[in-house]
Amino acid sequence: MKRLPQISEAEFEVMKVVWKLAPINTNEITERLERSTSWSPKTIQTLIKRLVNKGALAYEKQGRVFVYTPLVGEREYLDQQSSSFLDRFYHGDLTAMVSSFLEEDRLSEKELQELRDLLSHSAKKGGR
Amino acid sequence: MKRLPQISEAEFEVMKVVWKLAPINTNEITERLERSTSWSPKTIQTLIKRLVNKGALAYEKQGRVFVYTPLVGEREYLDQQSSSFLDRFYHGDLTAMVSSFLEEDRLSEKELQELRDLLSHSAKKGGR
DNA sequence: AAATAAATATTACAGATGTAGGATAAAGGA
DNA sequence: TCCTTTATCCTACATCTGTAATATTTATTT
Repeated sequence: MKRLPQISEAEFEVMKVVWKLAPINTNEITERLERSTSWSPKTIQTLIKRLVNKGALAYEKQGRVFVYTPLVGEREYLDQQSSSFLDRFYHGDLTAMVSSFLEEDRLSEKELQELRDLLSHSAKKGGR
Repeated sequence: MKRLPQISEAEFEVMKVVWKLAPINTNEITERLERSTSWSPKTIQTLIKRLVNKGALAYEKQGRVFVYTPLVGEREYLDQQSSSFLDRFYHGDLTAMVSSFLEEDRLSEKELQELRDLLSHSAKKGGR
């Protein structure tokens, strides 16, 4: 399994846009992020550049414009972050995390039920 | 709810020692961390100092020595980190995280069973 | 009280991150 | 072809982190 690049929090916002809309160019990314953040286009440009340097994004020139695609999969990244979070705070044990949430009454009855359903339906493989 | 100070990864290692052993002095913290890390005592001292500056630790002089206690609760910190992780990656939804783990077959049959038990036993309050 | 030993405090420095501004290159229009 | 526009590249700078080294203070032992 390849080593994923280190993606900062601000950079992650850029990645989310690219994951959703790739192939996408600088202006489109900028436009999107200006809606959801208060960053200047310059800042966004810097973040994109850093992601390219880090190997998280690839680009292709189209005339004067650069069009980006992700080199790091969203799923892959999410999984890696989840593992690292669980390792750091719950000895890598998801059950411990859920248990902790239960103890603290941080789950509504509705969520509890959702979880139960989820787990019972996953009897064992069998997809569809 | 008060704002918790920002605690870095290395600082977190120090916090874990203090949470477990407080009240505890510099030498004891250092001794502990030298077992589990490869940091020099100077480095550990710096981390402790920063935690004091950030308001994560309090100290009391005992002769020439400082004895530390946490100002941030372990539980409190863990909860805050969990929330912030879930918000960032799963729209704040623990169920979504569990669901994601299921889809990716990241849970053993044993873990699945543990989770089911956990959830069924938590019928509603009742602790004892 | 002076010297010594042991703690704490101050300083250092590189890399990552947030947050841009200014410089440059290249595409398109006059 | 030359100028203008606009996209990309380089530079900047403060703060946070990792990782210490050096300096200063203070307790303890002669």
